[in-house]
Amino acid sequence: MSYWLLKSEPDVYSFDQLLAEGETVWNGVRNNAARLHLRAMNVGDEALFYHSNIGKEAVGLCRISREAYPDPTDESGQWVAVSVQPIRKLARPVTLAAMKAEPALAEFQLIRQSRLSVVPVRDDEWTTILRMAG
DNA sequence: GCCAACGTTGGC
DNA sequence: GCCAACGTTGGC
Repeated sequence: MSYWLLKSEPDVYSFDQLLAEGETVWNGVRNNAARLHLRAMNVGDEALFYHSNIGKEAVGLCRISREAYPDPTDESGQWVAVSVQPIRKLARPVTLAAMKAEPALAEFQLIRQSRLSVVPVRDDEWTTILRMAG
């Protein structure tokens, strides 16, 4: 099983909306590195739901419920989407500032490459972040 | 194939 | 609102 982090601007789509809906299509990714990550996802993989721009914190956990398929919002057929379901909110959100201050996350790609919207999370990084979330 | 110009993302 | 990082486009 692999771990990931998915970014969303909460005024566009928030974790609360995902909790309310039960499942969503993670579409609109138009970056090649992010596409490779989407393609590498398996059903059952877990992901942190991160609020970018507003909040700048990981707020919840979700699960990949359907592996990569053609993005319904992409007419060219080149881009892919996955489906995700919520698992639970984090007891305490983990802010970007807190992650930057954590030595164990020095190599975390969220920090290293801030523009990437789909980020792989190593096992040890996952453990660290969940511990920070209480 | 190189590189300047430009657009987008996202933190500050 | 600004800027850094990065990706893409297009002229040569």
